[in-house]
Amino acid sequence: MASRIPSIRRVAQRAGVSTATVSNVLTGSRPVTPALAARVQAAVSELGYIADGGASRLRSRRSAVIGMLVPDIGNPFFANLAAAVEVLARRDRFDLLLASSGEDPAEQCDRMRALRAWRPAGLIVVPCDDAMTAGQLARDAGVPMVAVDRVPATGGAWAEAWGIDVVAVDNDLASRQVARHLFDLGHRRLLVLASQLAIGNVVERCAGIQAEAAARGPGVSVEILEAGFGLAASRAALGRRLSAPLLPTALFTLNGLATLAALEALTAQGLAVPEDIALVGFDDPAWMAVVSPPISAVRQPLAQMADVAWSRLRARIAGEGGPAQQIRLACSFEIRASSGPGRAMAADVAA
Amino acid sequence: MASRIPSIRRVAQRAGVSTATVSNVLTGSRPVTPALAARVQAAVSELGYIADGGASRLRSRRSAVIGMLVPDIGNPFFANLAAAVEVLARRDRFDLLLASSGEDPAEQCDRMRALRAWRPAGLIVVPCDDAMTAGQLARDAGVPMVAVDRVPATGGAWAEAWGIDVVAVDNDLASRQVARHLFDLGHRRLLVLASQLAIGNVVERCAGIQAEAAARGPGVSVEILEAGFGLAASRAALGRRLSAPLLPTALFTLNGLATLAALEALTAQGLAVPEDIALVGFDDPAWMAVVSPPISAVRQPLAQMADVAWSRLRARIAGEGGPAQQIRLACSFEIRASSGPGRAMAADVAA
DNA sequence: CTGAAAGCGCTAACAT
DNA sequence: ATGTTAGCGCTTTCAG
Repeated sequence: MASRIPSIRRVAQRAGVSTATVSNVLTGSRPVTPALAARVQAAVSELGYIADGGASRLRSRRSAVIGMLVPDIGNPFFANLAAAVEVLARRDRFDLLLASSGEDPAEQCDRMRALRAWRPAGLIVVPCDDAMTAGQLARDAGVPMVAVDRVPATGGAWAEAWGIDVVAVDNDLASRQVARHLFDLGHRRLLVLASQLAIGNVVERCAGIQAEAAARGPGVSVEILEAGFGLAASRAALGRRLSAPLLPTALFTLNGLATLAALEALTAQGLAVPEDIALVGFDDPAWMAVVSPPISAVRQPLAQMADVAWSRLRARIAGEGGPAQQIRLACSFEIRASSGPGRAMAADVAA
Repeated sequence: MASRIPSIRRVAQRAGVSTATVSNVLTGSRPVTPALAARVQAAVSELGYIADGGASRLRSRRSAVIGMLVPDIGNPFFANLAAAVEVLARRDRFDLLLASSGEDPAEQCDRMRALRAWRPAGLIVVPCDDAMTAGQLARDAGVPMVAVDRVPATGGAWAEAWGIDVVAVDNDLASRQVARHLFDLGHRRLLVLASQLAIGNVVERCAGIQAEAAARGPGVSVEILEAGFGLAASRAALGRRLSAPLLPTALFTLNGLATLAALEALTAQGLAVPEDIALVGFDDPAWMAVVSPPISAVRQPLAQMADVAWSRLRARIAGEGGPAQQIRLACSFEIRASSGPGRAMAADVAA
């Protein structure tokens, strides 16, 4: 069967002009007499013609698509980041091709290949781990890339070595602020629920907490629980820890899913927030502010992250890049009712 | 500058074979001598060659991309639906091109055009309204399409008129079940918080509630509040209603965002759940089960929806479609602590 | 089993 | 200002 999708040739025939004229009317790359342009427009809308973006890119050598790779599109943080980037990209006439790696380095490579097969003008990537640096990234030379949120533990190496811009929050500072808040409230035993220490920003968050603890001297203790990804895994790990003796008086969950898992585990153990244990989360989805008790949380500047990432990428696409930068944005700390002095702590002070 | 991205020609030169042979090795469309195949593979990995998907599609007339359009990728329901579809599509070697319309019909048309410019093998669309039917959809002939979740109020017309498969939940039944539950608990004044009555499934949900109310006779009342999209709008509308006399004893929010808004508004008014007012939500994001009180909710069979939608689309792409179907899936109703008899209700019975 | 050559839909040179 | 032609990277005839 002949394809039902009209080509530029059919439009040209119907309008009685050449394909070049049709192209010129549609892209505006060269002036066309109003009368002809009108005939072309008429033919276009009669046929419902939409130019083939792939063919267009092939010939013009200009790509109008941005590839974006995130660890998990089901995670509200990444979903909202993608949504924000999409709006910005569309504004500049770029489509967004979105893929998720499922927090799996192997999948990440696979998706990266799939993304690159589309010859995007640029890439925005939230790496799922640091392993990405080695084989995969080096090959991406030729396509501008911005890494967001997850920063490799190797620090600014990416920016320097491969000319990749990095946009992230100041994890160290934000976490330190949370630790300070909790210690100031009188908490002495802080439990940190982390996903995986292989992730750069998790390391940074832990470092910030440890630094504050160190500044407080031997009176305070920090315990880090590495629970992996997934709700069930986090809940189980935390449940085990909360069944053991010497309960912490405060809990700091290092991502949105961990906070959810913590709420489940705490309820299961019959522990009240903040009376038995104070809770602070990194990431601040909307529901945290409306539940009881409202949960104290570190809010990442999502819109700003998207904005900066897109600005950098667009500049690089335009060839104006300059040297690669590592940009750090500040988080805000929303203090709510879930972090309070608590009763367990008072007893602790007496002991 | 010569493009840094290697073409099939460079691979062929390096391996000392023709481009046709490289293609045959990579796609497996025709057998190649092992020795040559090995040389090709070596050249491919040395150059980091990834075939240009656009050029490939252009020549082969086979597309390996699926377009998906949702109202709002920031909404966890759609994000998870997209994530589920992506996994299924990848399994069958299709990439997913995702776009969101921002609940705006004009944007929806725009995104639809952008999607079609990619010449996708098929489309999965969650329409943001019924207006889509008229101009936009009719033109999509030639590309298989499955509509998900939002069903036009015109009923099965889509399936019949344009050969578009429709996958949705049984909104009427699920809502009726919720209404029955609340009336059985003794509630007599039910307030329903809806986004927009222009949306088919909202109409269906309301109809289910009304049907159950009608079956109960004049003793029960149902009041429908149309608040539009967005957290702020819903919260404001509900806040106004809750400031007026004759408070409802039960509230049924028709989507996840509305539930969030309800929690905010109820807290602001100092109303306790479920003592002052019972709450049930349509949609069941993870957090609803772990907050206090846990919120009763209608859970949509997300994985199954993705599964059925993909199966239908894949069948159509393969040309095995058969007549278009309208498939309805059953929801489950998770009864939790937020829906109880309450104290306001007891007073009401006495009156 | 492999290579040469044509052509997918489009746009950029080159003509007019 | 418009038409003609060539060719983007790839796959698919068609020869051999």
